[in-house]
Amino acid sequence: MPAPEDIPQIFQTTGRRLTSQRRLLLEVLTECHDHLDAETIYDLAKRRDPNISLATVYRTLKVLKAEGIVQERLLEPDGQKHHYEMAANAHYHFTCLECGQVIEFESALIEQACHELAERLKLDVAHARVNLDGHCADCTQLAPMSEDGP
Amino acid sequence: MPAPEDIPQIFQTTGRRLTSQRRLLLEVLTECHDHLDAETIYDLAKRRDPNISLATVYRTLKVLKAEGIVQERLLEPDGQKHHYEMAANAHYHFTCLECGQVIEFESALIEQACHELAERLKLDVAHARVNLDGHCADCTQLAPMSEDGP
DNA sequence: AATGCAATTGCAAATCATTTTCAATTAGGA
DNA sequence: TCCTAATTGAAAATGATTTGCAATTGCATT
Ligand SMILES: [Mn+2]
Ligand SMILES: [Mn+2]
Ligand SMILES: [Zn+2]
Ligand SMILES: [Zn+2]
Repeated sequence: MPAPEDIPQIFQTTGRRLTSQRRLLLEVLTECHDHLDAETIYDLAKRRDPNISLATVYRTLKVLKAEGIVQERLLEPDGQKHHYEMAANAHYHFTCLECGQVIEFESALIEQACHELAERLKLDVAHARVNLDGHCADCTQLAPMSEDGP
Repeated sequence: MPAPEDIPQIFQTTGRRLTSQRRLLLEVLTECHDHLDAETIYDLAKRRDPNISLATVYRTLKVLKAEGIVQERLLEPDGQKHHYEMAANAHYHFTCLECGQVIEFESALIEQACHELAERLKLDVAHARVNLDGHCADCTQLAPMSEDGP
C-alpha cells in the first residue's frame, strides 16, 4: 500500500512512464472511495480526458495492480466483472445477494487462518481472496432464512 | 451437500428432469475427485456420450450449483474459468502461483470469522468464497520471498 | 532546447469463457 | 400411450478483457 508520493518513484524504478492517462486514472481511483469496475473508471476518466480509451484503462489497471498500487476484487458471486480500489489496509468484503450492497470488514481471525495454514504446511500466503456472500441486515428481515430459525 | 441417493428427489421436487446427460455429468463429477473446469468436464463426458454439447454442460452445472449439488470455485487468481466439484464438507483452497497446485484445507478460524461478522452486523453469511494464493512448500524454497526473511 | 527511442496510446479487431436462440427431442405425470 | 413443458444440440451471440499495429509521447541523453 504505497503512499501517493511514492508512486512516481515506483514507476521510475520499474522503467514505467507516468503518462497523463495514468495520472488521471490514479486521480479517479483516489478520489472515488468505492469499488469501481473498469467501465465505470473509464466513464469517470473520460469526463476529464475524452480521448482516453477503455484499453488504456485495462492496461493501466493491470500495471497498477502489478505494482501493488490498486487491488482487484471479485465482489459479485457469479464473477463477471472485476472491481478495483486503491490498495489500503488489508480488508475483506461481504456482498448482499439481495441488494448488492458491499460491506468492508477487517478480520484478525482470517489473518490468523492464513498464518496457521502457512505455518502448518510450510508455505507462503501472499494474498487472501475472501468474499462473504449472504443477506445484509436490512434484507435479512424480509428474506426467508437459509437454515433453521428460532 | 446432498447424498447421491437424494439427487433424484431434489430434481423431482423442483420440477427438473433427470436426463441422461445430467446423470452422466453427475457421474463424471463424482468419479473424478478433482476441480474440473467446464471444458474438461465436457471432454470427459464426451467419451461416454459423444453427442453431449458444451452448452448442456454449462446449463447442467448451473442447475447443479443452484441445487447445492456442486460448488463453483475460482481457483486462479486472475479469474478466467471456473472450476467445479461435488459439494462436500466445507473447505477452502490455496493456489500456488508458481506451479498451480491447489491445496484444500479446512479452517475453524475462517468459520469463526464468518460467525463473528454475522453476529456483529446482524447479517446472514450464506457462503464464504475464500482462496489463498502464494507459494507452496516446494516452490517457496526456490522463489524469492515476498517480505523480510530470517 | 533538440534528439532518440522504447514505452505507451487509441482504435479496431480478436479472444475466450459463458450464455442464448430456436427448432427438435424427451422425461415423466396423467 | 399421450401430452406438454423441460431439455437438448448446434450455431450464433454476448460481454469482459486483451491484443495488433501504427502513431504518439515520456524521459534519459546529448
Ligand atoms: Mn474494499
Ligand atoms: Mn475443493
Ligand atoms: Zn441487502
Ligand atoms: Zn508450487
